[in-house]
Amino acid sequence: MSDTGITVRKNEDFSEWYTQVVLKSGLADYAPVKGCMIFREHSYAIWEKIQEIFNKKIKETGHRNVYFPLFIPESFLKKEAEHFQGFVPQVAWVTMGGNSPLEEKLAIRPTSETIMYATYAKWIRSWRDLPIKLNQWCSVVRWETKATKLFLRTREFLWQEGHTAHTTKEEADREVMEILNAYKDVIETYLAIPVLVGKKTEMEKFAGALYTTALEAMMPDGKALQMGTSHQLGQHFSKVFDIKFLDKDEKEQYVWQTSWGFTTRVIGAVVMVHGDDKGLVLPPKVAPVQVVIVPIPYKGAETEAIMTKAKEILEKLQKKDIAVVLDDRQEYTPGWKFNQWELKGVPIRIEIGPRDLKQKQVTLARRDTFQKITVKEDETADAVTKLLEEIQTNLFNKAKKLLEESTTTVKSYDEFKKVLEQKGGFIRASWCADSACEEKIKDETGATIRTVPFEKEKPFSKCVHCGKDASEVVYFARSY
RNA sequence: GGGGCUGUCGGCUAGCUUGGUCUAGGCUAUGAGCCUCGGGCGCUCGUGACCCCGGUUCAAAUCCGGGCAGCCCCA
Repeated sequence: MSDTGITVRKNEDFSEWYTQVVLKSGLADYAPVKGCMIFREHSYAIWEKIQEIFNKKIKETGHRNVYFPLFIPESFLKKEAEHFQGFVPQVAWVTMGGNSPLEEKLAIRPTSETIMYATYAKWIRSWRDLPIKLNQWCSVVRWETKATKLFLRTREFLWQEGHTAHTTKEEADREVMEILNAYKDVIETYLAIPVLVGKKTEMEKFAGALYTTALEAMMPDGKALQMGTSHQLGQHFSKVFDIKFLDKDEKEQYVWQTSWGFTTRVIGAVVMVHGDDKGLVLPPKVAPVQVVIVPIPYKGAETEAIMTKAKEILEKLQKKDIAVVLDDRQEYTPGWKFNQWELKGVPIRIEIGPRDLKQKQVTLARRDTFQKITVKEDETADAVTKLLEEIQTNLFNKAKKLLEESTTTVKSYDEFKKVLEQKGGFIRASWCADSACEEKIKDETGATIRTVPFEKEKPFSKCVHCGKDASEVVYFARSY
């Protein structure tokens, strides 16, 4: 066993395991700049898959992609007080241009609400100009001081941010939900990670929003990870940026806005949720390589026959739009290749050796269970298609089980603390809806309210912290 | 926000306490060749490092200061 592989177990040293998988599978690397990372080919290819999926969805519902500048004048950022307050501790500033100081310093965007909305004000005159539904794929910078964690906490990361403007609150509400549902589908159907959906509390909402909705996933170490947010901004920004329109009754009104985003963090979630002691395990629907063919060559003539067979299978699968690679490198032994492709998380490996050749079959090995099966050569394509679906489903079900098993209902604060210490995960509890109570819990335990489910449940105890009457059932957790 | 630790060939490490033997050993990787290879096969010959800047000293991988970067713990 060489150092090329993962040297720790996922359930023994999770943190080290994560770092090794990310580095050794070729997803990412540290950059020479503190807090920054390099998205290598493997992770960028996954990101491109995600982009493809999400672009298709939002374009179908009338959104369009744009690109706004990286720099935001300080005065813009300051306009919405709560927004500015929320972001200013993490903003990186440009103060010099060449050798001369700038008259007004420029923020490197931590998010683009302000610069986009200043422009929306210019573009919107009448109800006929609405809705505006734009999205951009870009990077943003938030000057983190805490330790870097690849994909999860870096100063610069990639994301998409959508920004819409509507004539009514109801329309904006619908937009918020439409996007939230699109996110849920991308994350559950494609990334195979089940999520809890709901609203954020006042304390946890986006700085400047009326309310925030979000998706929360559970990692195997018991910490929650936010997978995306969709905000109803109300008229907070339209009032300060003066985004007005004349409605059908010729009355001047402020627009209702939404913004929403998800980041490359979701790739970190895929690593943590699905990975195992051998490395990455990628859901077939976002795997840049879905199938790898490894020929098992022997002597002279037979080797050639095997290679011919491998190429035939390659073409067959390509015709079915399966992302397939033939690993015909002669410098490496089959065993070495098995390990390398497993490290990279490829869902299916096809082995073709003398035995297979003789019996007109191929051997399929699945990444999620390590199970090997043989299928008739001419049934390969169908078998692969079916197996890819099975793997996708299996990964989701396993993750779903993890989510369910790591959710605990508690009725007292003692129980709350005990569960948090010993098990982690989501803690379902009744709460009085008072922010002061929420804050105390955070100070005392480090846990925050991750989500207030849309479907209100009846409180089943007094408030878990203060003992007063509870009004909501919410999910707490420590989070990334 | 507070505390602790670390940095040596591409990767992992030995050496550091007590400065000189250390232009430095091992594993792995990597290049060339041999090897017919169903789970990181083996053999031969090569390649390759003391994070950066400064200080102490006759002498620094080793001691001191700063920088850069990373890790862990607590809140």
